[in-house]
Amino acid sequence: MNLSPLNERFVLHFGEMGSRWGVNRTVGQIYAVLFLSPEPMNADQIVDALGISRSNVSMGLKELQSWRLVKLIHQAGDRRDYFETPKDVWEIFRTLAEEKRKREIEPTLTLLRDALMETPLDEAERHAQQRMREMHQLIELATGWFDEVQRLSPDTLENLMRLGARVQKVLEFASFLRPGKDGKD
Amino acid sequence: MNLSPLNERFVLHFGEMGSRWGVNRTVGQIYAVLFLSPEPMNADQIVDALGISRSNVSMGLKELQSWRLVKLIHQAGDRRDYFETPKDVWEIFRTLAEEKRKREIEPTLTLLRDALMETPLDEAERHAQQRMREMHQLIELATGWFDEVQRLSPDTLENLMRLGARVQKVLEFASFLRPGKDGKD
DNA sequence: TCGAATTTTCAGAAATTTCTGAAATATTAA
DNA sequence: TTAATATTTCAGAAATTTCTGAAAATTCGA
Repeated sequence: MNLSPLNERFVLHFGEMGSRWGVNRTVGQIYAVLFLSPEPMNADQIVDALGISRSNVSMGLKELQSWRLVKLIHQAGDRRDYFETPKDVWEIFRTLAEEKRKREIEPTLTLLRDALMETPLDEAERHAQQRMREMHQLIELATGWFDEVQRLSPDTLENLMRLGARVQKVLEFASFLRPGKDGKD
Repeated sequence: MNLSPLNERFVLHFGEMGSRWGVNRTVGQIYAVLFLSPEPMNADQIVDALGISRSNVSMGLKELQSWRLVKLIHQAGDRRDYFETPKDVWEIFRTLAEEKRKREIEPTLTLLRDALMETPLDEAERHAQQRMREMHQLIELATGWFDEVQRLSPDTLENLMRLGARVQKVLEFASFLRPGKDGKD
């Protein structure tokens, strides 16, 4: 691996984390290298940095593009493909959330909706459906909320997060806004 | 697999999803079976339901316990260990978030903090550190906020989520609460 | 159109992860 | 205690995933 010690540790760590996030080690490493790089990199530069095969890099980049975590760009007067990661970490966070949603949440919601349409055959199925209903409600609520939050501008979003300990206080106002619906505490 | 068609589809789906969440298929399936079951189950019942080996079930249950996603309980007059999943889906969500944090976020923060302590040797390292700093800030902000939200009661939390489209409006009040610090929009 | 440069594909090899059965260990009722 | 019951461990087998090199496909300047 052809990286400074500082970068190497980061890249190795992201390799490990990658596997926990549903991509393989190499894909995590390619992302990490691009994330740290001051300039876009082409595939051969990544091969050189990580010491893996050219074809592996090609497949990894495909995967990262499908996650919209890297962008393909061209340099003037150079036929090769260059890649970079979006600069804004907020944007990255958002993209990741959207993709996770598309790949994990939506299929689960579809499954749950289908299951809830069926007529339970016995007491066990009735109970199973009740559990699925609870899960469905939780996911709908959480993702619906996430949608709303995501619709905010990055500034507003950062703002919201910085509120921190004030959430409680804000909720008091919120309940004031909608008398009779929430306002439990 | 010894399950009603309704339950089988759910269990298979959770097997697939499990692998995307850092546990293997079997672990996901064991969790799903327990989640749907009206009563706690012992290991042999799980073997029967899923058609996998006893030892595999034993290992899977260990893993799920380490995630605090299943609880070990005992039935009066029965030596065998029984398992169940926590009833409240909110609690499950919270537990999962805590464990993910401990296993993924904290190690990453530690790595980033260490890297940021080092003196950059050249321009490339200076840039890499700057990227790491941005990532560090984002994670600190997001998890700090998550901590605050998590401290709320489940009722309040549900409340907060139901606010949905009101977040924008609430923020106006929030900025009013802290004049001069936020209030950008 | 040709051909050099570049990227992608894919079959099989290599590595890793998961799973099993058998043996070891632990628990408890009698 | 002992013996029956229950759980865990773990080495090797099986399955799956990842990786590579070679070949195929694509792109584009001349």
